[in-house]
Amino acid sequence: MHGNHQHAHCIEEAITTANRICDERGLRFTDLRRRVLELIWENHGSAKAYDLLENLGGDYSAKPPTVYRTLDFLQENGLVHKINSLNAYVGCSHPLKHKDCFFLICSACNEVEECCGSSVAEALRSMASEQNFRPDHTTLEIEGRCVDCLKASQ
Amino acid sequence: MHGNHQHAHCIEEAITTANRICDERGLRFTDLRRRVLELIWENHGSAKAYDLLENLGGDYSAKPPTVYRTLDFLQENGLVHKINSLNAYVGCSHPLKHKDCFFLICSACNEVEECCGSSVAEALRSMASEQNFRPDHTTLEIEGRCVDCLKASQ
DNA sequence: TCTATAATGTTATATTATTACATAACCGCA
DNA sequence: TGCGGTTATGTAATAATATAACATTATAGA
Ligand SMILES: [Zn+2]
Ligand SMILES: [Zn+2]
Ligand SMILES: [Zn+2]
Ligand SMILES: [Zn+2]
Repeated sequence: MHGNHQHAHCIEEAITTANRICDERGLRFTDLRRRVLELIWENHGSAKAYDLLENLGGDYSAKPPTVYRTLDFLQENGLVHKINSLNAYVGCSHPLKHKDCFFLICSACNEVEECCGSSVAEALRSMASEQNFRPDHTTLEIEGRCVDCLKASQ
Repeated sequence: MHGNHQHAHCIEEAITTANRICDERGLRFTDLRRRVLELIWENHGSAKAYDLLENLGGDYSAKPPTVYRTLDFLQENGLVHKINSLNAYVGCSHPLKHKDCFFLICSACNEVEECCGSSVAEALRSMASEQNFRPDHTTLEIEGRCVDCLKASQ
């Protein structure tokens, strides 16, 4: 992300995928929803609801419920995740193969990386089963420094 | 917790430990701080800041900064944790041996159990090192049903 | 076209948290 | 004991985040 990547691709792919998902599920990927998703994807950081609100200029004289409803829709359909420790929202990096995700949040560059599955999920599963706890939803957000920022600070 | 436990013990122990910790560290465990910690420990659920505020009746004509400052102090000293997914606060169940904790939150009875260490922490550590990410702080909050509520619903 | 439903607009308000500055309590020391 | 710096608390205002309730508009089918 830090590096030289063509971020327009990321946005475009996110929008295309969202469009396809909505089509498949008989949902409407409206202008507003597309626009909000684009704004969230403007970079690989997280977006705050009221910043989205501000940036929905032009045709959209948006007010809070507009944005929060749109965020709800996007979250319900796995296109966006809320980062509770930041009160902010990120685009889902792989809305199709979705399972046991967690987030690495760099406090230096503010990028958020969504990670999946693997041994962490397994450890969580077995911990829960030992405790006889039935998990419905897991919030796992790890704040620290990403590899690029660590390198840069050396 | 659900069961027949003498909850007064929990409160008392939490206060005693907090007192000791503050003593050892040259910190002042004031009336206000003690009172807020007691309120947080009134049960094994989580407490909202504005509920604490309301319940600080009597001598305390508390206003938001009073409570938030007190919560900050308690958090900084490991006596209380914030549950980000609930915007609420829980008493730390083991402020002395603190390391890699996470929370099991029952959506039926609202109790929050603080768990520690073990294989989950190990999995997180090795994941982070694979990703070359240096974690500073981890938010791990698992919402679901506790064993007692599962039994009760059968 | 008509109608039911889904989406968005609008106003108001609830909830959560912080800033900035004033006052009071406490502690070490003359 | 009284002084002076530091820490803690009080107070007023406001910022930041989120929802409730109801009105209007757009859409998809019959
Ligand atoms: Zn995702
Ligand atoms: Zn970074
Ligand atoms: Zn703890
Ligand atoms: Zn329970």
